[in-house]
Amino acid sequence: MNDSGAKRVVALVDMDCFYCQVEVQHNPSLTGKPVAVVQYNSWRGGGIIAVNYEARAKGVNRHMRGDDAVKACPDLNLVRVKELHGKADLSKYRTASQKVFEVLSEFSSCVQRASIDEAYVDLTNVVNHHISTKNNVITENDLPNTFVEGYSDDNSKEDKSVHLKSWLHDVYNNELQDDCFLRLTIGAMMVERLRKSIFEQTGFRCSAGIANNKILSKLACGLHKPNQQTLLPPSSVPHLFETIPIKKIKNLGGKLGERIRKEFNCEFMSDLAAIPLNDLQQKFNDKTCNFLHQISKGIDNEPVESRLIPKSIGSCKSFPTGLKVKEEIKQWLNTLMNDIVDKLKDDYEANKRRATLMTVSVRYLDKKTKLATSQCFEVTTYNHNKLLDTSFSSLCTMTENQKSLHWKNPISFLGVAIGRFVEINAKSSIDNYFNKGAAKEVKDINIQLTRQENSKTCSNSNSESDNSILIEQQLNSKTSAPLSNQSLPSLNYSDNKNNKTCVSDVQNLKSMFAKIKSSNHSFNNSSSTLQNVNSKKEIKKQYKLDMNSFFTKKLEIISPVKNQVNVKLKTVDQSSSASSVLFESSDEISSSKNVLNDNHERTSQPADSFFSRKLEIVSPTKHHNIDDSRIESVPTVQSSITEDTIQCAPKTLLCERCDKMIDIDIYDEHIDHHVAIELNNSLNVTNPVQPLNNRLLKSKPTLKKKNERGLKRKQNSKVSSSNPKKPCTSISSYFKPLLNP
DNA sequence: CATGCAAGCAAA
DNA sequence: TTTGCTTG
Repeated sequence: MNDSGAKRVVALVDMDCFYCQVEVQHNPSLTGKPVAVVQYNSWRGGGIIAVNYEARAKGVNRHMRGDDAVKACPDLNLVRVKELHGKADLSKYRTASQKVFEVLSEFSSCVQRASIDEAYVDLTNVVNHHISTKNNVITENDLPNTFVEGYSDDNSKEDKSVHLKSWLHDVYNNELQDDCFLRLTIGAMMVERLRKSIFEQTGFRCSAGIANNKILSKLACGLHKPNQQTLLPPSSVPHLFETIPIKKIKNLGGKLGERIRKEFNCEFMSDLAAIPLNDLQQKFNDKTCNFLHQISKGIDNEPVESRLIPKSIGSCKSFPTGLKVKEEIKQWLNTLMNDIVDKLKDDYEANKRRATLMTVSVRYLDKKTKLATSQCFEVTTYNHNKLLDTSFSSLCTMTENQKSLHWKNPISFLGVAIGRFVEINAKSSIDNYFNKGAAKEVKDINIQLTRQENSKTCSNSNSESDNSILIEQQLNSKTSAPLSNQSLPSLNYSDNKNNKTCVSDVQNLKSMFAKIKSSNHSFNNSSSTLQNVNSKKEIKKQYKLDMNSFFTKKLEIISPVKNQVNVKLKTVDQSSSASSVLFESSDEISSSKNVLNDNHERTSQPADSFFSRKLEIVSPTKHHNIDDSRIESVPTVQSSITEDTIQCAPKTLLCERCDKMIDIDIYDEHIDHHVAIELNNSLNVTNPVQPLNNRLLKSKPTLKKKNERGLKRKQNSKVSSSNPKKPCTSISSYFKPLLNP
């Protein structure tokens, strides 16, 4: 579809100073008063993230600090955003926003979330349907809050009425316009209803723009605010563009817009429209030229995607003064991860999907390395500790000064984002999800041992059987058929009725791992990732080979079928199975709690330590209250090689598990010994994530998908939900025992 | 010390 | 895959 034929009807709905509205709704005594929302008010009154119109009238703007705003407007009501995990908690606004989007969805099946308070709505189909089935006579009474750009230049009411009449006259009498005007007008009428409906159902007011495409609707929306809407007919665009600065157009508000302004010495969109295509081509690539040329004429073919939920979920924090101390960095990463896991839980419940990619970003204070660097990883679990573990290792790799207690370059920014979601529906449980992934991967091993705690069924059991155990082991060879639950030789020890695991089965597993323990293969845990990069790679490589051969052998013991093994103890009902396997959280959290509660020395002792004090401020919530003892319980963040050992005794390494100095020549075996014992004790082993760029095996699906993506972009067609699902290709590069000290 | 945080997209 | 840009 393009703009020359049947034109679309696109609306952009923008909530007016949304955070303020939400706050006023929560505290109605603020109604009609100047309100601003701030986050973190400790430094100069905090940063303002929203200002209502009453406060704007008194000179408050978003770039002020809280203190300045109060100076400008002494009766300003500053609302501070609740904090969670030491970060501003915007979940209140997210929830409110979802309600708004639900209302939008009643009007069109094609609604695109553009931000927390903005959405595009493609009304083309609804309008067309209206035209073919309903009365098409629109009067000014149908458009009480509508301005038509080019017709209503003034805000006075009489004038507005006059100009609406003038517009409607054109709608029905200007034959040159085919039905484009009519369709936009019907669209505007629908948006009037839509906005009314939003107000009635949520209590929030919004503004809107109605035009033939996204960029114009967005531009139009800003022309009359708040609580109003603007129709921008294409015929009014050339005149309007004479007064619209280039930087006001979406995508031209930054460097590109500035470059255009300088290169061509032009200020307004009409100037841009006057530049010959040839001249543009001297300066910009084809794609940019095309975009600029089109948009200068008001043409924009970007489709409205049908998507109401975010494609990625992240958490980040800046540190203007810089973080230098390793423990502190670890703490903040922990905090971010808590934040993310919470969001992921909500997302999982709401959207029945799970993320498969995590990106860790860091920026340094020092200006030379101003740019953020990032690494991404395959994600196979939402378990906090495991994600934290991997992200911290990644951070260490990126900084390459992991050996010291103090980072060489203070960190000014930390961020973690999770995305590349895949759907989980009832038929495709997590089990299948893992199976599919394994099926695609050659010679891949995926082992997941998860201790689960089911409070309902376990309340009257002893602690041993409280921990139901779910084990999945998958081993594929090149020739193996795709795995499915049905085809797998599986040992199912579960008792559906009681949902209870026999102790004897646990014993069986223990003995199984006792066998593993007795192997003389080298078990490098991921502390190896904290060694220097080269040796890390070597070790991983070596280890991977070992593991492959090892399991090929050992699995024969477990199952008569070589290639496919699925051992499962305990049946959990599908839904709870999915989420608990994903998060593995209840057990993790409770075990962390136990660490804290059972060790009073530890909990009371660090009261004077910097970190525990900090955490009291940062994370009042109990299950997020992680002091340094919690950090110590995180398995692989810990380096086997401390700064001291490196500097003082390069030929020995400190084994942090027993605090002994171990000769480097026998270090692997020593660790092996610990690992085996811990395996046997904990029965808690996973391989949550692995740096993609370190993967030894490149999976074909990855490459294929890349190409498909490129194609999709070129075709400018729908994405996201229709994307081929990339199965989770879980690769064990290393074996991570989870320590429960 | 000082907008901060969140998210999407596309070039490199 | 990583980085940069853009927006709200």
